[in-house]
Amino acid sequence: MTGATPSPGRRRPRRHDPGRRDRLIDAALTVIAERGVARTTHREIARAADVPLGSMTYHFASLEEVLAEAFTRHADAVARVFDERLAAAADRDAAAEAVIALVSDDLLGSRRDFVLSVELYVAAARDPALRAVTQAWMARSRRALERHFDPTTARELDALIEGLVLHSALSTDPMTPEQIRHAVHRFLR
Amino acid sequence: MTGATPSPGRRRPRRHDPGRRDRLIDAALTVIAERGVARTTHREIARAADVPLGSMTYHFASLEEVLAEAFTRHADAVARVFDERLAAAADRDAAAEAVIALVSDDLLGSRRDFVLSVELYVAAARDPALRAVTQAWMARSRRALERHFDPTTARELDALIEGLVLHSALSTDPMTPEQIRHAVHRFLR
DNA sequence: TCGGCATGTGTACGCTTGTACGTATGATGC
DNA sequence: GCATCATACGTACAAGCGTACACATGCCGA
Repeated sequence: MTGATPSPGRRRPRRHDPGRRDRLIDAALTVIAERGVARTTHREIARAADVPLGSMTYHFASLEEVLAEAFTRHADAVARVFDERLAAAADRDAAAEAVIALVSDDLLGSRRDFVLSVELYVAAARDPALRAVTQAWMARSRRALERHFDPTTARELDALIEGLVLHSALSTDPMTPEQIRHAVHRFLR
Repeated sequence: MTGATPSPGRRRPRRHDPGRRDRLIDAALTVIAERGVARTTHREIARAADVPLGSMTYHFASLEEVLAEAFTRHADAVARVFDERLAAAADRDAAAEAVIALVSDDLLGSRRDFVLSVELYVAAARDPALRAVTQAWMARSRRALERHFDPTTARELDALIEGLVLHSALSTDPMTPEQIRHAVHRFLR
């Protein structure tokens, strides 16, 4: 109907491309981290993945679908690291150190992950599907903590971690690993 | 140049309107809370304030300026409540109770304030001007806590509060005031 | 009283957006 | 070989955007 004029202009070399959908989701995460959900568009994602615009509507029914899949992937990736680090801890003391390392290295170390997380919280506050993603993520973190701490402690510690990361990331002077350690040990003492 | 055709259509009754700028900023906060920064537009704000579109460009140089002023106002309002409640506390125990009440009533009680805060964090992660607003707000909260607690405790407690509010607000089962009290007292014990 | 000018209003413009869709292509089963 | 069809591509379109700006209005100082 609206059709297309064949146009002999520049041809793209890439045709067969399995896994393109996956790369588009990763590209979406990159765009969200760099420009924010507000400025994340089909065109921007396509550009980041070096793929034509038409590819977006072929692989995803809507922009919302792309965002949902991207945030799900982000939450899974962060939760997996959390799981692994805590699973490797032999006892409660080691678990406390794992938490400290997690906050210092992974959470505070990656601006990208921090931005993606906060973007997810905002989106989750408004979209029930994304709220479910966030809740599943938090539940998984708590379960990981419950390997070493009782449920109440796990929940409170999880919240403390969140607050430490958030305040530190937005602060003029970020917390040092020693300050993180102090706060965690004070809470667990 | 682009001009306007006079058009005798519907006239608005409202002309002289001091304080309109203020109302626009409040309307902006309402729109941000309801639809998110991503969907906050000149037209949407104007509609919320029942004011013509042209009024936006008269009072503000750009949409960014509106957002910055709106977030500044939000942060000030929340910080003021924080200040007042803590200033009214006579001793350390009363201060702890004030914190618990703050979290339970004000922070967890108002979905609007929660959403606005998270939206600000996202915006602050990308815009230096808004980061300054956020940092001033956090500094003020900390100073309020330092009326009753040493600086390290104040900083850590501030982070704990943030984490409790965030996790609770996004959770399927929000924390009860008793659970908040438990967490705060555990930390301050 | 009255004129100047700050304030308020309506609309046009250029641009970007999400999405739809006709066409091209090449991997795969026969 | 070759027909089929999932996949890939390019482009059109309506809607909505931020912003600019010509014109209207009425407050206030002289």
